[in-house]
Amino acid sequence: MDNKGCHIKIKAVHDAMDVLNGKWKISIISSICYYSIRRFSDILQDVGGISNKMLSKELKELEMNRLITRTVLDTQPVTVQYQLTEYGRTLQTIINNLSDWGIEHRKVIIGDR
Amino acid sequence: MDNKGCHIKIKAVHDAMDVLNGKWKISIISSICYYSIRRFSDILQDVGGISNKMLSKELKELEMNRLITRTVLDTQPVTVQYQLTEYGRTLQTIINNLSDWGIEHRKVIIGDR
DNA sequence: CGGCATCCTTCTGGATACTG
DNA sequence: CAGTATCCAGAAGGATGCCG
Repeated sequence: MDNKGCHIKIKAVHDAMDVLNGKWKISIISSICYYSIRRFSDILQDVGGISNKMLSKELKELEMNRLITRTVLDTQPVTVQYQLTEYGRTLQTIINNLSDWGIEHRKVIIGDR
Repeated sequence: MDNKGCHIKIKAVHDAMDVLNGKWKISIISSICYYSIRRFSDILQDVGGISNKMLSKELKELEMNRLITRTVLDTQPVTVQYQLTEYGRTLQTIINNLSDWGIEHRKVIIGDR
């Protein structure tokens, strides 16, 4: 690949990571992605270790970037559902790749010991 | 997908992100990935905004995770080259996907304005 | 050139309590 | 249930200088 092509691609990766930054964002997306529709407290469970404050903040950012939608159901008490937008679903390939890689990576780590 | 399958995949994504955490790690990998072989100061340029302290630290972590190798050439002054290991190259698919997504994402952002 | 050491500021994010 | 508010410790990370 020529020099210019490299830089364009590196920049593109950087652009992608701008949206997906943060310790938890990709895990959150994968939770919503795999369940298709997911509630706040469920995501809190799925993504082990995250605090409600952080989850709230990161969900808000994902919503602002139009990767997910937030739906409030008029129940008592309130229920809130999160789903990927059509745009958010364009991330599915990446999520699947990461998941596959994570599974292999775990084998490597265990094999190391 | 059943409940258990979801959790395994979400966990796997989390495992992958454990290695790829940090604001810069994926950009650094993509720089080395696209150039095949790359020097410290070059990566510093490729990844806009990173400080040498951070780059040094993150490279060390990537090396510890056996994703890259560090080679010191006996020149004056010293030259150091970084390359992906065979294992690191298993990330190429993900990098390419992120790059493609980043290019599309940029179009979306620009289209928004 | 490729770092490491130091200082210092900003940001991250946990714990806890509270609200509609 | 799904957050918000506050407090606060610790980590992240920039700037600068030094070194082989």
